Order: sequence, then structure tokens, then C-alpha cells
Amino acid sequence: MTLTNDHPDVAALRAFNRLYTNRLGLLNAHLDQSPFTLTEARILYELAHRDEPTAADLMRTLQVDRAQLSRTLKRFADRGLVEKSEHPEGGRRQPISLTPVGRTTFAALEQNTCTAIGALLDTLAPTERRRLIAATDIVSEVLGEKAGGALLLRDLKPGDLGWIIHRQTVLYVEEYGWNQEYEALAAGILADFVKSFDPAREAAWIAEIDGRIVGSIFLVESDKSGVAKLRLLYVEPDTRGRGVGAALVAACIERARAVGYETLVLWTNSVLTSARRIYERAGFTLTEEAPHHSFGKDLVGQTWSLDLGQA
Amino acid sequence: MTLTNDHPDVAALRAFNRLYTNRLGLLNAHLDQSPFTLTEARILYELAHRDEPTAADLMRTLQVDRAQLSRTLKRFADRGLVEKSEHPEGGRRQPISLTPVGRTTFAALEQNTCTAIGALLDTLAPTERRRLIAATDIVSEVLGEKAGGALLLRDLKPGDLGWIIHRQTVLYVEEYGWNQEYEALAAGILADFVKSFDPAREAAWIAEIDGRIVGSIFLVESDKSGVAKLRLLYVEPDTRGRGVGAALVAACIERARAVGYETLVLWTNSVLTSARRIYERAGFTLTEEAPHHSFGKDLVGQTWSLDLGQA
DNA sequence: AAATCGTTGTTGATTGAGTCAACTTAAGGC
DNA sequence: GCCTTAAGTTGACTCAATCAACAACGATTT
Repeated sequence: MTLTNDHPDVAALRAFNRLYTNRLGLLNAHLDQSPFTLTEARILYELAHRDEPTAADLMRTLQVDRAQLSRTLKRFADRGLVEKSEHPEGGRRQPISLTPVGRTTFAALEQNTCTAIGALLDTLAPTERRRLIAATDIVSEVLGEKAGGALLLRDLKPGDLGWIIHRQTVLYVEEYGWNQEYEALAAGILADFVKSFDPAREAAWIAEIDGRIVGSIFLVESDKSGVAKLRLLYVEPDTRGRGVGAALVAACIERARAVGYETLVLWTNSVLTSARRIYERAGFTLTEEAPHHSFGKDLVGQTWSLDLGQA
Repeated sequence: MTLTNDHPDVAALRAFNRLYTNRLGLLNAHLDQSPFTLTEARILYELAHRDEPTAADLMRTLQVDRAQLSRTLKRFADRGLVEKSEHPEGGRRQPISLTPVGRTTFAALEQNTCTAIGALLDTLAPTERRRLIAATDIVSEVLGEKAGGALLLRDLKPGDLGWIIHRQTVLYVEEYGWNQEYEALAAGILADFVKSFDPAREAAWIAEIDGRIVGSIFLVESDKSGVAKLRLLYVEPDTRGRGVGAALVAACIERARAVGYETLVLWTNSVLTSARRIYERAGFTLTEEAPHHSFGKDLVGQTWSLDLGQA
């Protein structure tokens, strides 16, 4: 799919770009009163944060001209900030490193930029600042190297339930055209979950990657003795295929077994195909299917069951 | 409050800044192959989007040197891109405008940058792109001119309920140290609201500013005939004092009266002082107070009542 | 062994953005 | 009239940025 040029997203990103260069571009420009150019500062930063890169390395990551880089490094060397050494594998390559003087100089520069940015942040109200940082984190994550932080499963904390209801509803509305009925169902389930929560026999997990909620699952006691229900599994679409769902289900099964349940059941809908695969791989079997009309659609409800294999 | 320089927020914003200059800075630099510098492009942009600004105007908004600006404008004039006219009020001021040639040149330039940005966006998955745009919108809003968009009251749409539960819980946990009990209460209330929703006698409003949810309120029928309840009023802290709460309460009262209720009551807690002021101004009177232990705290519950003055 | 090619780094030459300071031109205030 | 302030121009200088040519070295080919 290709965007047309007058797509609103393009306009939004351009507006952002413009604002950013107008506001913060200056923050860079000469880092007021520092003796270093933006490019020089970027080079110093790379030198300080990498392990003896060669000039060619810097050229590629910072996208600067070879000539300019060569001269800049020479200036740095003249000022005693950097030194070049021999590359172990021979060749013309020269690993470059900061001298002690270079390190202290860089530290002072860092100090200045941090102060400048701190001053900028101080002009914002706490709420605004938090929103700004959250937003820039997202931009960094989306545009940044897709290192893909580690998956973390954690307990519930206040605000999670509302967030889950919100995200699940939005997802199911977008993907399957369901209506608000689902939101009420989820809200009801979670309200009951908290009200009658038995920490010894029930649990919930939130999956996080880089501090962002990317999935959740609930283990709830059922009416029938020895039977637990797995409920409200969901995984953010853009993190699917990274094992988030499997990890959540595994945690749920493990706990159910540890607590002493004999059977784990779950109710889902046939349209939720990616979830279905996760259940199958975890060993669940389809025990019942029945059409129903809910959330504004004709659906096929499914009951899946897993024998936890204990007396 | 002043931030220390090693505050994580500073680090986050710096990381963002670095990433941004590395990734998108190039997008600016020379807008590859265009004959215009970044500064020149910015000047052209301002000329195209403003009504005949003077050189001094440009100088202030773009933060460029007078000399540089003067020379750049002269170059533009030589190339036939801009023309200067007489300022109606006399003086040395010369309003500057693009010539037809300048307009078409600028249009071509725009086309290029849009294509470049479109190409960048096309490399992202749809979900990622949406997250990116949402994030940049927030940055623009926080750093941008605090024009403060218009307040919009709208109906409920799917996902709103979860969002409200999430935000209210986070706020009350942060501000008053309440626990998850509140989240369950809110989820239960809203689940019931949807399940037994009577469109003729009940309603809900979401307050939005610039597409962001900044508050909400619910009008719910009570057990007692002729009596309606106002529930779950909340306003985002950073938009308080802009009449959001008052507008929500006013909408609620108006509808309650229109539908034919005789009395509007609400239950709140004494610690919620900003809400209290809104109720007082709207004409509510405190009818009952009783201590209770909820949400992990000792609180004083209050019942407020408003006579809608109809037979 | 020689020729070729790709990579790495240096140097020359040129352009023009960016900066500081001096100066001109107009308007308003007293 | 004089002084102050703002707007715009011009001169002089620095140096980042860019292009192109070239030297050094390894790897590959012939």
C-alpha cells in the first residue's frame, strides 16, 4: 500500500517536523555557547558510546561526508581530544578513541545539553511533561532500531483493567466490527474478577515490552469445582508472532496446575483465529461449538478445554 | 521543581533527539536534490502560509539572522520567486509575497518533501504508523502553540468506557492513593450502564479537546422514580480550569431536565475538591455526609442533590 | 606475478550559510 | 529640533559542507 502525498498522516508528520525544527533545532544548532558544532557533538557522542569505531563507521552511522569527517577528526586530534591507533587486522583502517582530555571535554558538553533539555522540560507542567516523554518514547521505539525489548510478565496494577477493556474493545471493533456490547462484557467480567478475587486460586498477568502493555490474560475460578477458566486473552496486533500470547497462556496453565485445578477451560469465538492457534499449540482441544448473536454480529462461540492431568 | 540533569526524562528526550536528528535530520538537510537549503525551505514555507509577512516577522518566527535573511530574500527576488511591496502604514517595512513563479517552485518543493515523508511512512506497518502519528501529534500539542483547541462534547463510542476506567483509576491512585477497588467499582458501574442502557432516559458525554479525551460524565436512572444520578464525572488535571467540568455538568443537567426528571443526585467523596466546586456552582446542595472505608482509605462520602424544578 | 577493484583515508578547491558590526532609513516621543 | 527604537542593507570574515581527485592498502581476478 502506498500513501498518497496529501494523506493526513504525511501532513501530521510534516507539522511535527516543522515544529520540532523550529523549537528544538536551536537546541542543537550550536548548543549555545559550546565550542562544538552539532556535527562535532554527534561525532563526539558516537566516539564516547562506541568501541573504537573507524572513520568509515562514523561516516555511515552519522551520514557525514568523508572529507568533512576526516578534517574534523584531524582538528580533534590537534586539540588532543582523540587518538588514532592501528587496526589489528591491518589495512588503512584506524580505530579512533577519545583521550582522557576528550572524555572530560565530552562530559562537560553532555552536562550542558542535559541542562538545556532539563530547562526545557522544566517549563512544562508535570502532566504535560509526562505526556511528552511518553510520546517521544513511542517515536523512538517506532523509528528506532527494532531491537525489540524483552517480554515481561507482571502482576496487575491499578489502571490496567480499564486499559485492557479499552484496547480490547478498540481492537475488536476495528478488526471484527463488534459493538459496545463487548466493552460491557469485558468491564463486567473484570469488575467481578476484582470484587471476588481469591489470590490463592486466581491470577492475572500483564505482558509488557519496553514498558508498553502488549497483552494480558486472566485465570478465574469457575462454578464447577476443580475447573478454572482462562479469560480475556489478548495480544496487541503489532507484537503478534513474538510469542507473547504463548507466554501468557503458558503462565496461566502453569499456575492453574500449581494451584491444583484439574481442568482449564476457555470460551472464545471462531473468528479469533490467531488466538485459536495459541490454544491449539498449548494443548487445548475444542469441546463445543455453538452459534450465537453477540456484539452486533453472528458468531460461533467455542469452548476449549485442557486436562491438567492431575488426580 | 527543578530537574536534576541525570533525570530519566532528560535521558529519554535526548535519546529521542539523537534518533530524530540521525533519522529525519537528513530528511531536512538538503531535501535531497532540491536546490534549497533547509533554511531557504523554511522561509519559503512561511511565505506560502502567511499573509505577506515582513522580513522582521520571518526573522522572529524562524530565528534566523537578519543579514542572512536579507541576503536570502535578495537571492529569491533575483530569481523572481518573491517580491516586496510597500507597507500601507509606511515605514521601512516591506511585506513580502511569493510571485506566481515562487508559488509553483514552492509547490514542487512541497511535493518532494511529501513524497519523502510518505516513503518513510510506507516503511512502517499500519499499527506502527498509527502509533507514530499519535505520538507526534502529542509532541506537537505539548510543544506547540498552546492555542488550546475547542472543547467538544460527544457521544460514547466503543473503547471510551475502558479508557475512562483506566484514566480515572490512574488519577485517583496518583492523587489520593486509592487502590484497585475503585477500578472495579467504575468497571461495574459502566458495565451495568451499557447493559441496562435506556437511550430515552440516560446518556453519557465525552469531552474532547484536539481529539484527546479530557473528561466524561454519565446520566443514569436511579431506583427512585423521577430521580436521576450523575455519575463518574472526571476532568483531566491539566485541562482543569477551562470549564470542561462545568460544561459536562451543564449538559447533564440540561438533559435530565429535558427528559423530565425532577431531581438529580450524585455521590462523591469530600477529597474531590475540584469537583465539589463544580457541583456548587451548578446549584447542587450537600444533603448527606457519611464516613466510609473504601479504596483503601478512610473517606467521607457525600450526597449532593439538585432540584430540577419541574412538577 | 600483475592487473583490477573496492574500501579507507587525505587533501585541494569552492561554495555559501552563519555571524558580527557598521550603517541607512523611517517613525514616534519629548 | 533631538533622541530612541525598529527595519532593512551591506561589508567582512569564519568555517561547515560538498565535490572531486588522489594515495594507501587488501582482496580478487587473470
